[in-house]
Amino acid sequence: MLDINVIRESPDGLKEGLRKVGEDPAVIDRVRELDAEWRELVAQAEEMKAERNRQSKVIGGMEQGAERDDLIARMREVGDKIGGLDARAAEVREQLDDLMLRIPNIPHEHVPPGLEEEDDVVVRTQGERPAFDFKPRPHWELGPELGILDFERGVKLSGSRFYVLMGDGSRLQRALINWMLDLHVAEHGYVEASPPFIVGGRCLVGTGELPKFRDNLYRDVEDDLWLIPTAEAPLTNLHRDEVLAEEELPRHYCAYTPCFRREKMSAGKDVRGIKRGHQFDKVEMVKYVRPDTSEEELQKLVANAEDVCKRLGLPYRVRELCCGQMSFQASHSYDVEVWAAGCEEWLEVSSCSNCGDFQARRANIRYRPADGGRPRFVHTLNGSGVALPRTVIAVLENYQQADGTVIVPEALRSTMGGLERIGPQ
RNA sequence: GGAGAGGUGGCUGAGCGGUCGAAAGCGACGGUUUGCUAAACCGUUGAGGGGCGAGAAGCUCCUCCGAGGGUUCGAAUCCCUCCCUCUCCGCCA
Repeated sequence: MLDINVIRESPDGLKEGLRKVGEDPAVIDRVRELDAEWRELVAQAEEMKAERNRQSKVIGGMEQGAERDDLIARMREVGDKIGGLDARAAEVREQLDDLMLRIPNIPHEHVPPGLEEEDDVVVRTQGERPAFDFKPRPHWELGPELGILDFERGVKLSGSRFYVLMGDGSRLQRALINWMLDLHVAEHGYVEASPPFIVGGRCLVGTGELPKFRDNLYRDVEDDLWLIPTAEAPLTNLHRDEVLAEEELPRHYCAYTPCFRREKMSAGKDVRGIKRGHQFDKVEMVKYVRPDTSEEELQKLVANAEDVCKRLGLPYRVRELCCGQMSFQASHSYDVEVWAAGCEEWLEVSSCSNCGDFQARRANIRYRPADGGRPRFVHTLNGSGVALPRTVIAVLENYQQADGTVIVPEALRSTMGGLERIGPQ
């Protein structure tokens, strides 16, 4: 959420920011109108409340009688008027809040301009693509042949875009999860969490999925709970409505969770294989930091995601997203993409974002400066560390052998009980 | 799911429908004292919002005692609904 004070005082910069991300800057003017209307109503109501409070005290000290009855009657009228003003103010406020919650974050000054994917900047490419003396095959052929990936039965159980990992395929994914968590905890300084996979709507408003992207979410209507589309939701809401001490910052969390997405908006995209399912596993990293450190922390976050790829021996590249490609809540983002030799694509396995105070405002996450003073909003960051199915794809496709078996990357072997090769199940 | 108890400021914990944004204690912060610590004493110490204002100064007003409604001139205090916590019972991985 943007700062209403900035909208009031210097809206032009924000409009320019919205233009950069391809959003209509007119919303700012609409917000200003509603805000002015709201303030007017509040001012009127408060004036009358002050009067009522004063007179109520007078009434308390009065003798019974006509004069007192008179004053009470007058205050009853004032009360009715206040009721009307409050109701109108609440209405306007609701519109204002809803509008505010639908305005995306403003890009950080360093973000490359542009709206299209081509405008992203590839900042580095690391690792060698594997060499093959045969034509490497995509995972949607390798997996079923090895008996570690079952599309038909996934569809039978839950419909399209669901699949079942079997045997060593399942084990590979589980090993990746454990190994990544251990890496982030032992080497990168994160605290591991196991949060709920279903959360209240407030959480999703906090991170930015609601109200704008509700169509992409699964929801339990009975209890009004939502399946998380990413662990960013529970992890970023851990400290919602809290005031942290400055000494407690930065706080770094990581968690493994499944993620649930209806993918209504990306129907038809990435349909082959397990690139884009309605449910996928992910290890996520989330940081709460002091505002002046968030850009620096973003670089470290990206480095943590890269480290996963490096240690797995997967060639990857880092792209700095242009203004128009960043997600709703981000002010500065980098994607990490691994090369998958079979489908011959760069697959996004991580998206690391500095959200600035955008989520902190929504979720009311603050810290108290060490020198005292008023609580201030923290900055939040999140990044995949990393997404599982696409990492599984890259491992299968890049480590495949001519005979259709798959070599297990060395980093994972101890986690997989010493297994060196995935063969037919 | 059933029965009971309860939700008040960073914490503990008082609070007759008006003088309560809220006693008291603890903690924290500042100061006095002190060779250093400790103790003692004094003081300060919630959040959000509106208006005036160049102003994270100052002044002023409004709101907030789990959430939302209601009664009333006036609600932390009365009524209703919901949520949560604790204890007991039931059920269960």
